[in-house]
Amino acid sequence: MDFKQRVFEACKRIPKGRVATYSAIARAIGNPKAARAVGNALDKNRSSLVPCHRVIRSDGRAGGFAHGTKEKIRLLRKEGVKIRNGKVQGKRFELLNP
DNA sequence: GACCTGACTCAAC
DNA sequence: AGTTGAGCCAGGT
Repeated sequence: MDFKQRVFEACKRIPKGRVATYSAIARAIGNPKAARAVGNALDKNRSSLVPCHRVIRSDGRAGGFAHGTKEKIRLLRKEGVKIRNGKVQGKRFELLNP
């Protein structure tokens, strides 16, 4: 399984209404320092088959997104995630190791 | 294999 | 509180 594949798998198991940080994803796939690579992997996927909009930065910001952070935030709010001033207020979902 | 890029993170100023 | 620099990683050139 490729690195990005693992990243996608991790993203897919984020429940609706929950968000995970890039670090959490990286940690879940076994590379705690690979947050950057995680973002890179999602970048290739972009508007594809995984809920990439549920992946956020460690500081609560949305980070980059194809349709802009605003749109991403809107989607998250629609799913029940509390967001304030462009930052996620609710608790973030912690992924577990595979 | 080296170099550059990028949806990242942390610590220091 | 916003900016800067250094660290890490996968992918593409």
